[in-house]
Amino acid sequence: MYTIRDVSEKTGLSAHTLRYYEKEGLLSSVERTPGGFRQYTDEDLEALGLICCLKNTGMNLREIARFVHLAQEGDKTLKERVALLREHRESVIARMNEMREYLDKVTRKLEYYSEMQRAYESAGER
Amino acid sequence: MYTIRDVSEKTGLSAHTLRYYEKEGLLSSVERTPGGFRQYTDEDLEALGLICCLKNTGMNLREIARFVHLAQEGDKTLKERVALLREHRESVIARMNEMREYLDKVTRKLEYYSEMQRAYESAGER
DNA sequence: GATTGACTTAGAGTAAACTTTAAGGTTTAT
DNA sequence: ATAAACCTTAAAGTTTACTCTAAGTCAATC
Repeated sequence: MYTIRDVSEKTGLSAHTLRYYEKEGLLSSVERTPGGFRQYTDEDLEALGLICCLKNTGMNLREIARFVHLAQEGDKTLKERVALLREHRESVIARMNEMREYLDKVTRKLEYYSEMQRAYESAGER
Repeated sequence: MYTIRDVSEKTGLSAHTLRYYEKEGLLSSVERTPGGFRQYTDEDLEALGLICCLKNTGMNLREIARFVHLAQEGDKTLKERVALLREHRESVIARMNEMREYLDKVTRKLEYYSEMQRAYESAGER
């Protein structure tokens, strides 16, 4: 069992953000101590791992919440979850290909600038 | 010479966004007709190409504006611009590597789910 | 020359994802 | 037993990047 602070340190998400995620339905039914403090389990940590993974590949919180809700409904939503993940995967791959192209353009610009800079500096030396 | 509408169509940015970018200093001194309408040149289009490229690789508008301002100051800022682009390039590469790892995780999750789904469906057939 | 449609501005509004605040209850260490 | 640290909630505030609105000006066509 982990406190919100433990989980914050493990995940890199702030305690504020963890509460916010719970409120938004990204994390379901976190246990509480008799005093009302959150007690996270290993399963919660694992769920957070997937949440971060989806978030960091560009899925928005609403979609993540939808995914989590499907998971709660059990095996009958497996097909839908697979479809959702597959679609997300495709969009991430597309995004990465797009970025690769843009990166090439940045690289070319950089080479052009480096060349200009060399010319400028050697002109200054004279 | 292009109208704001032409440029909107060519770049995929809305006319609103083009005006906004200009206001934020991303695009400098767009020419006007006697009546006050914007007239974009080919150089403006090229500058917008670089802006979109930087934006689509995750640079925020403030940094892009800074880059544009440096470019306006001429050759003496070449070194700084090279440094800025180089740093950006590194961060894009890091981002892509990170995404690749997250994508692998999504892929593994997807494979696991697909397997579960197959098992679930074959159980349903019985 | 009047109508229509595109353009102008300043400024308000929006969405997403936090982040902070205020007011108060709980645990732990001294 | 009391202070310090940590937790609770609801709700307001922030940031980024737009997006829309209102009121008016300009250009092209009938």
